[in-house]
Amino acid sequence: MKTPEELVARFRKQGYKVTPQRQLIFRLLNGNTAHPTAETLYEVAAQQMPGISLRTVYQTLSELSAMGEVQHIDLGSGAVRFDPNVDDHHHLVCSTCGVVHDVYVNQTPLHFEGDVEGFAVHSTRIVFSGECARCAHLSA
Amino acid sequence: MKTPEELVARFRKQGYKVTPQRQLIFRLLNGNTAHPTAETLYEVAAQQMPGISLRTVYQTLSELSAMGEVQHIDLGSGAVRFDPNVDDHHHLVCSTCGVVHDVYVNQTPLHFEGDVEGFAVHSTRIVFSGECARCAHLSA
DNA sequence: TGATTATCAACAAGTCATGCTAGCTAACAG
DNA sequence: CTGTTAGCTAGCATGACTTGTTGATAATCA
Repeated sequence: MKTPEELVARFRKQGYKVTPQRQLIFRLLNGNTAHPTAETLYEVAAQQMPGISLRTVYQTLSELSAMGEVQHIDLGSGAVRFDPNVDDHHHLVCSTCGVVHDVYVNQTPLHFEGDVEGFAVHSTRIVFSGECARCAHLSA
Repeated sequence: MKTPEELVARFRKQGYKVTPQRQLIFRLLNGNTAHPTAETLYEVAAQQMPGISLRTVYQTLSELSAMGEVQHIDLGSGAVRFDPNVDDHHHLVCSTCGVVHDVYVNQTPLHFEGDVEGFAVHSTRIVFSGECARCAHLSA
């Protein structure tokens, strides 16, 4: 994701207004590795800006996602998560605590076998599930 | 997935009753490569057994899923899909028509890099997205 | 300043999935 | 064959997540 300053410029250029709410969300996402949901991002935002609405958070996230500045990740765990890391990367999810980490896989493109002729692959998403070190330690 | 006959035996052994509704669902899933949602499976079932309820379809699919006879697949496209193929396989999804194919990847386990120490990977899910031959042909 | 757009609040809707009730029916054990 | 039990259906409700709408207010930016 671009820096908050770059996003401000980009929003202005596209005719979007640069409001304090949007700027707050830019800052909260910048360097954020927590893969927040709209809801959790809203909770943090509301602490810094009481009165901000969940609707606005959803709205701004949609805009950022449409602009390709954040990645939309659906891990099948209910809510969609947002990732400011838009590199070509994949995810590691702890089944116990739900924490999500970004990981990089070098073996791509992957080869596969199956009854599929002429399919043009545009993207590959890989999700590794398991137990993180912290959870393994706590349950031991 | 086991054959309908084997499932009947398994259900009986577990104290579940073998009803015509359940047997119908067993048959509809047997060898099914369409990755149906509960809803689409219900539609087909209702043609053969008018009066069957969507609730019963969901219920039976949950039972089969809990018994490990079908795989629960969430492609982030709304509804959960069910796959009677319980081998270690992955999915190829056409972004245009939504068709899902089973594929096998030989390069597993995959290696990844990232800021993750001591994570124990239990499973890997890979989803390839792109355009199937039919859609490529239609749009050309 | 003035036009446009964003925001907020409140409410609604939609999708997917599941829970609950009540009454009827059917499966299975003995 | 019969009683017990489980499953089925219909209908209604709930819950999570997300988006749409409306109308009033406020802020942005040219």
